[in-house]
Amino acid sequence: MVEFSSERLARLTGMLKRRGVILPAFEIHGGAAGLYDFGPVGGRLRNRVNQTWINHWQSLGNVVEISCPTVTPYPVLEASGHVGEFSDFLTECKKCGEASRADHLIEAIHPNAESLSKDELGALISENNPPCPSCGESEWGQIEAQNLMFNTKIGAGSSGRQGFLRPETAQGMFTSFTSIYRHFRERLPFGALQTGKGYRNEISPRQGMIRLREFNMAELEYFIDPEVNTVHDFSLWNQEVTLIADKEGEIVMTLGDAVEKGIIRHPTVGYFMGWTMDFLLNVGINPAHLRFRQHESNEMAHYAQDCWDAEIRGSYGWVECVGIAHRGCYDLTAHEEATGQRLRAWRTFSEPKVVEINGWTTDGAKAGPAFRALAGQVKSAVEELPPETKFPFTLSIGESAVEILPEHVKRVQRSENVNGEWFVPHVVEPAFGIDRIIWHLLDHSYSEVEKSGEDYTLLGLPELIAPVDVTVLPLYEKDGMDELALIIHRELCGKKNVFSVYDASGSIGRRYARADEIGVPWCITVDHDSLSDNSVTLRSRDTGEQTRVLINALPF
RNA sequence: GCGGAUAUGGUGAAGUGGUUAUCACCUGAGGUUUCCAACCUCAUGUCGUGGGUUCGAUUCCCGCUAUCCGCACCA
Repeated sequence: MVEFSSERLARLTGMLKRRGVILPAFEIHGGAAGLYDFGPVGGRLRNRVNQTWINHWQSLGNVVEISCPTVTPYPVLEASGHVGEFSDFLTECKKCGEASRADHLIEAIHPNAESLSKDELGALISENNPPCPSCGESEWGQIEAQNLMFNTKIGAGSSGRQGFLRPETAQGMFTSFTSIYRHFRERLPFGALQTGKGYRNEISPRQGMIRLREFNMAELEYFIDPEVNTVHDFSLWNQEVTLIADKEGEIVMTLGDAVEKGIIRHPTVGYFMGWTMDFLLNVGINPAHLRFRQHESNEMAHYAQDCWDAEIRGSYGWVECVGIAHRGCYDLTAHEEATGQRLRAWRTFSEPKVVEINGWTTDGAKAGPAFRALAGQVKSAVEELPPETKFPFTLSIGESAVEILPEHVKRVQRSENVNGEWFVPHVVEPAFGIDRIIWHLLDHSYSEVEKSGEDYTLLGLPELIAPVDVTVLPLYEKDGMDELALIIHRELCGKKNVFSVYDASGSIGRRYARADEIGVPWCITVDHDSLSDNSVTLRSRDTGEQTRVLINALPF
């Protein structure tokens, strides 16, 4: 079992920097907090984890990949709620200068302080004078809004529109909903995913790759009909999982049981938790350091109905790396309301519904001239009247009373067949922080052992995501061994999905050690015999075992 | 954002108000070596950044940036 410690963490980050996996960005200019580079080894690692994620979710069979801009106009994020929700309202204690979040100060006074506006917060604070958590005094300054999104301007000068760098990729899936809906021939359920950069202007980035200002996200928006009882196959996951449920606390059970008992409130959320677990284990997360935690109702993001985080334990403790949120109809409704565009799916009833329409409406030709500006309101009011209403009838509309005469109205009585209805699909969203996952799989894969009395480090990465698949090593760089090794190396590099590294410097043992340190699963060694019999040594990283293989029978 | 500490080759460390800043590992070249960080020779590469004090600053002072630790915050 890995023991996480700050000393091990220092050695691990040192190795990652030295070997070009992850490094602080722009370091020659002094660096920038919360920004990291993936180096010559990390670049491919990131790409492979990313691609593995895409492949994994596309294997659901009804999921497409899209790619949307990171630069996003203001109204999009206003509609989504980010402009409001991503602002923290801060106020400073006049005595000690400590900045506190205004909503936290009045948490005890107001049950839902987070939802309050700046003015409401200000009023409550001056009424109640909450004490400063740091010095105990109760004198507060102005409340300032601090937005966690990066501002930008789309277009130059005064004609530029305000925009933001996106704080999540999800909004692109919602704003493209109709196109995706058409792609799937207007049949639910379906999903759209994208991977890409997201940006949050963190007040204080900490803990290396854990909190970044620019980060790799991978999100799936899966659209479902809330009235269909989806049946998922939970027999895929027989193993018990650690769950920290909102009410029950820490429990250990299978995902299927948790869904059945209603602890996981929607089966698709549970199913995606399983799918998420498969992905995490495939890329090298240690299941002993994985758990799912349900958000308490009061910590749920503004859009969510139920939310489970996959948390991974590593050198920084338990860290949320995936959020699986049931967002309900929140997002599509929000964009619908902001734009007036229909973002809905059509649900055909199993049998057409016969709707009896029995009541009154206005006769436009008479009622229009009679009521003028009020005609519209009169019409709606009349249509609400029961069929037995007698006219003349006095309606009160706003302040005024209006007399409706028989000539103003028409009787309506008919039956209509309704074949279906438009509804706003619900969304289940698995959202992954790719950088956090990469950090943890490195953290879990990194092991320090002793080999012949020396410290030896090894990265036990799964072959699926190893940044280098194989290194080719001439035993000595002479007698043609180097030429043969180069030929093999180039041929391997030309193969689909294979990346080989040629390494000829240092003793063979040193080169094996170098390969192990960055988790290369296989080494091919060209020796004197190779020159005559076309065979090479294939060495496994994990077992150290060597087998003799013909060059044209190499498993790559 | 606040408080404290820190910043020396790629990595980890030592050191100094005085002119060629030290060591180990790493890296590169050559030699040696018939498969797990061996050895020999040689070589490359450093005082975060801007300003101040000073005849002279890597060293002292100040600002900035970054890192670490606490507070706060957090998907």
